[in-house]
Amino acid sequence: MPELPEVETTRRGIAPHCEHQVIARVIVRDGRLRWPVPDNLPALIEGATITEVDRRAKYLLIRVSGTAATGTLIVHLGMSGSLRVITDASEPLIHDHIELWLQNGVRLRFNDPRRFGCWLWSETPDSHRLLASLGPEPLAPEFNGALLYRLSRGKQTPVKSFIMDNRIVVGAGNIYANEALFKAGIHPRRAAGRISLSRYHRLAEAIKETLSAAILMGGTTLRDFVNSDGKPGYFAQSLLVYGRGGEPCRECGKALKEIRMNQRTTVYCGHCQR
DNA sequence: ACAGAGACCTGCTGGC
DNA sequence: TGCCAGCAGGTCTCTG
Repeated sequence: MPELPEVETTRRGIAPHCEHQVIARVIVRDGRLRWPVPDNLPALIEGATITEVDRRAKYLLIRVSGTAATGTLIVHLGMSGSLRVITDASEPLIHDHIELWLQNGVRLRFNDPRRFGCWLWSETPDSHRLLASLGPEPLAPEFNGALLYRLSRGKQTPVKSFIMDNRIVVGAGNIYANEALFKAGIHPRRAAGRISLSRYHRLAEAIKETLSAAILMGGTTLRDFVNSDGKPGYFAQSLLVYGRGGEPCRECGKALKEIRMNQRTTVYCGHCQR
């Protein structure tokens, strides 16, 4: 379930429990994630202090400062990962791959059935290959319609692929790309280079609105999630098109269409989106 | 340089 | 009831 709002919700949930805490113990039960978890990770960060939990795109950046090393844990939740705060001593379950035990008794527990996530270590994260060429954050002022317009000139690629490209803007995952295109009234297959500036203004606003609304709703489930367990479904009720193929468009009532683009389910209204 | 497909994994659902 | 194909919120990497 990790799209950008989920990752931000996770960041806000774990930060107060981890920041300024000493890492007492690191347990890697299964380090076979998207890339292998570094073997020396426990040696590097045990005894060190977590100074801050940041986010860039869908990466959580856990800043660590210690005598052995000072650097950043680059954590991605992949398709199925979750990071939870455990305050009791409950036994780990299947797919609980990594745990950080903090000196305040809290355990940070990483679960990821599909193992598409990652835990990497970098002392120079700004220039790390995963982070170096990312586009702007969608909620930052520098992301706007003018930017989309400028970067899209001459591009034949469908606008949905264009806004899901992390070099253009980060955080527009499949769900939110579908939602934002519907809100902006733009057909997902339209060539990115053939969309006007004013329509890109609408699209940029739609991306910002959709993501910030979801972050707000994620915030409401923060408590559940901290106490473990945390399964939302919270934003699902307000989805306009995603998961609603064949059902009536909330604007015009015509049946929503469902197609595959780049192996991803794409839902749109053939009447409202041009 | 670009666009699209393949790859990485496990778990769940729906159709036969 | 049981089995299997197909699909799932991501994104790097390869191919043409």
